[in-house]
Amino acid sequence: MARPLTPLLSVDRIAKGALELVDHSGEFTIPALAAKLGVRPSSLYNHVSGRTEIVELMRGLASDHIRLPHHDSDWYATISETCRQYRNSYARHPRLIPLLTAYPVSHPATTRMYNLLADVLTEAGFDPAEVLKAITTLDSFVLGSALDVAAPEVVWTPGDHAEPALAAALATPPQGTQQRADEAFEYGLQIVMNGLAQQLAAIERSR
Amino acid sequence: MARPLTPLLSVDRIAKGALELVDHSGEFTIPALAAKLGVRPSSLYNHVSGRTEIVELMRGLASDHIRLPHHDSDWYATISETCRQYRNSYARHPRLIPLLTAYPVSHPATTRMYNLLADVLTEAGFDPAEVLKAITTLDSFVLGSALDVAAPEVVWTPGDHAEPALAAALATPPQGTQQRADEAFEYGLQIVMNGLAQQLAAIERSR
DNA sequence: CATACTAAACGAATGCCATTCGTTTTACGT
DNA sequence: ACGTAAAACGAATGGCATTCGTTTAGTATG
Repeated sequence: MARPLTPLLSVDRIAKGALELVDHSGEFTIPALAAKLGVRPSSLYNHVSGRTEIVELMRGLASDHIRLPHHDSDWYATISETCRQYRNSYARHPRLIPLLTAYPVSHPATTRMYNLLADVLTEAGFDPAEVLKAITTLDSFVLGSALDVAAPEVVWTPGDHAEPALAAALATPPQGTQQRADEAFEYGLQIVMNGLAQQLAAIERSR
Repeated sequence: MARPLTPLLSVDRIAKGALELVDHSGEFTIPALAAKLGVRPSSLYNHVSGRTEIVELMRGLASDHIRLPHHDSDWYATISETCRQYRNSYARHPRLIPLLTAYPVSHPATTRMYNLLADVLTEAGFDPAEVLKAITTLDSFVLGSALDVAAPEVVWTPGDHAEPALAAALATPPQGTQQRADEAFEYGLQIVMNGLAQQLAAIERSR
């Protein structure tokens, strides 16, 4: 087979096909992606440099859904919503997450988010020295929450040697993994935000 | 070569060798591990079932350092210390973390920890329905913090398009990755714990 | 309009990895 | 003393990512 009249592949088709593949099957191999696209593995290399680039393309697709809120005066709401957007962009593709945690990267979307968080936190009254740690706190929680969707650290079913307290906690109405994770995230976000608000109050009191 | 007088390998030697390999190089392949142990790849299979089991063995080694605190009356201190222990057991082996996030698992050490957290939170006054979400919050933050050691989501150096606020935050005294992550974790832990304390106060107020 | 160049598919080949199997020799239990 | 299991090895299998040379079809240049 030679060059077709209309190209079978494009960077965009590769990225979207890869993301669909990961979403549906969780696996991500070049042969599997090529098969899904109706093409031979080597053909992909005419459009992308390799597996790593495809992962980055998927990261970009996931980030595309992020709609950063406007930087208004309500720091609590702005930061909450930023975290929510960020976390949900990953939660939409749970099986992608393990691929993204494999190595560090600074994607434009995350840079934008960090700038927003830094602005809002500074304006809210946090000391510059604290802003970095506050951002890291939020980031850790968000990333951990994303992982919780993909791979709940504990299998949330009673069994093994669950003691009374844990057993009671597990006796809450059964739900889907996604919903459980969603609710836990909203709960935790409120906890973290309230902790930050308290910290801010302490800062203001000491001035 | 045949069976040697004294075995060259053992499950323990394999586990420790693998962890050293990961700690030093970040890579984890059977050939590399075999070379490090002075043995041929196929020999490993006389002691372990495969790569996956070795990863689980490393998880076990990392968990070994966890010293859960006594369940005393100070829920704040008990939970803080539990999180600290858990996070540090991973932070000691940053390059191991990506391997562990690849798939879910319930290790005895985590089960023990969840039981402790459930007991302490319940006794402190959280509703059973909330305990699960509170644990998930802590777990997400801890896991995210561990990942922050391995792969800081943002490369913490000014550049790109850092706006003033972010640039100012980054102008804090330069430190090693590890120390920066350690301090951020302690800061974040306090934020989260204070958030939980506030939540608990709200619960008690509503009774 | 012819010609050269590039794009985009393919197949074959390379090298790495995880794993399996059969073989060998040695240690250990009966 | 003897049989069985343990523990090393080497060879072989199959999967993967990637590279390269080949073919043909578009595209730009003169």
